[in-house]
Amino acid sequence: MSNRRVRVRFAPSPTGPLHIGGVRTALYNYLFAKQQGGDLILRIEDTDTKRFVPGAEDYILEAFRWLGIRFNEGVGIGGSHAPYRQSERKDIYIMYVKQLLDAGLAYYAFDTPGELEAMRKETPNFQYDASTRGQMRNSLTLPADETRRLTDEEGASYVVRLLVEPGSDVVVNDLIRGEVTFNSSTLDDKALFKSADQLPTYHLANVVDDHLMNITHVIRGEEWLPSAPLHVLLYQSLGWAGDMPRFAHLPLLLKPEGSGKLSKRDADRLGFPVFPLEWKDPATGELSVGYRESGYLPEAVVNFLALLGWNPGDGGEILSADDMAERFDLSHCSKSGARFDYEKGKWFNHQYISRKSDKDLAGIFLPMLSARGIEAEAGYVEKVAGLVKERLSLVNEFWDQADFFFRPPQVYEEKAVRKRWKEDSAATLSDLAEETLSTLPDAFDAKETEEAVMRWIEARGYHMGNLMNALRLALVGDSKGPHIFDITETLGKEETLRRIRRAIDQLK
RNA sequence: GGCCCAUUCGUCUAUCGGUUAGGACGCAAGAUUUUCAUUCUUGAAAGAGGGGUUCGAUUCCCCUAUGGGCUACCA
Repeated sequence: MSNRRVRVRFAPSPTGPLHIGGVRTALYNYLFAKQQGGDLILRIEDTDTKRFVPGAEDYILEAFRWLGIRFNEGVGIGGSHAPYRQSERKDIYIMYVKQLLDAGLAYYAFDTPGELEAMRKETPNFQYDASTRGQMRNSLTLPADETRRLTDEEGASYVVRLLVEPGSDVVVNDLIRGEVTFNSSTLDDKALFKSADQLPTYHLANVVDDHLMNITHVIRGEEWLPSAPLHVLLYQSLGWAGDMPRFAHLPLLLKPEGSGKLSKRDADRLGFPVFPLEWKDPATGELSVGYRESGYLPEAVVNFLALLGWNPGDGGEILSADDMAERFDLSHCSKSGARFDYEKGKWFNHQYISRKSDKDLAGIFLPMLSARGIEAEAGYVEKVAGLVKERLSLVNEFWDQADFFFRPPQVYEEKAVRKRWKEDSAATLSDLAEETLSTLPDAFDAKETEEAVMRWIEARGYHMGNLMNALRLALVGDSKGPHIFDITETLGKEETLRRIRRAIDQLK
């Protein structure tokens, strides 16, 4: 098993939008595969017909496309181990259920849900296991012909359970946690095959598929650790113990405050997304916000998420997927749950926006502008992007920070006016426009303009701060924005003069 | 209740027996700036508690406490 090509999988259930915790699990699988030069497989675990949500699978595919997490095989891609949707693999599971039954390692159980519920109510700590299976209705307690009658009858209703032998230690060797030992007496005879929809449960399907798909490492959330010994037992029962995959159980993502794991409700309450993409619930019509729509860059989301539970150990924080894959190490993943810190996520995004090229940013801003009915030149937007990018945490803040580059001030902010518009502002600005700005060359170069204006202010003896602040107010409408002469250059001579005259006119 | 996992600044974390316990986010102060941000500098801030093992424990072991997960014919 040591020389097998590394193959890992991410296996979501199409029960709704992909949760950010799931994204992180997928990401760790991706980084690990990338580092090992192995394969990443996308398998859809749709064995719960009751919880199936239409559209969820497409959502998952699109989310990974946006995030840049690429799969080598699976749903939406294809591959030599198809089908990758568990609902399309029924016959395979049935074959292995039969194998277990024939070997006496599993048995039929005919107890109805009602009977089981009653047992759980009556018996404290009831568990379907060696201590109780003798009192239940199953192929172990019923005569053979009765069992045959029940399984062969029309519309037969039964589950198949794994026969767990009590009294032995089951060791799960975990790449993150080391050896975790469970006593088989504490395990129950888990249902492997459901009567309700004639499909296997997660436990059986997962083991069968991982084996058949040659999975070498199972990297999944910590919520699976308690059922890991059951999976080990299944590998043994199916005769696959020799090439059982290695396990790695990742710590969970916790609420930013309070207790419990991160949920959609926290997101709503605290005002941040827990889904990569916006999602509209097809049943209720309820809309959930996504990172993409909130103004995040996928690289930032990936970077931030990766560092929640893992770090390269050298203090490096801003890391590309390649950087991370190069240094990724499961044994250096933390063992405890990580609280989700949205503020830090925003900081990551800010870093990524600042480092992105003006051209790439313009590509993002252009559609945002046209959504507002503004058709700007790409070169112009690029220039603006360069001036404002360090001021953004989210790309959605662009309009807020740069609207004045695309239209004259709609209002002159009252607070700014009170503070920045002095008695003589109209007069001095008028002088500035007529005596200096209008005499400058049309190129209106920022540096030249600045020098000319400085000389002129000195010669005239005006108060620089007052004049500059008033000028900013005239151009921007508020006390904000980049360096003032970068603004004048970008707006151009004509527009700059127009705005000055307009402000004088409106503010007196 | 049972089983399992975990526990270093408010948060994410480094440390793999010997450190003034380091970094980052956030926070505070200062600097820069003609605005607001950015940026830069500085600062406050941590080994859950108790036992061991050891010359020496944040680090190894045990107990307790606390937090988390699982306990379905859901994944």
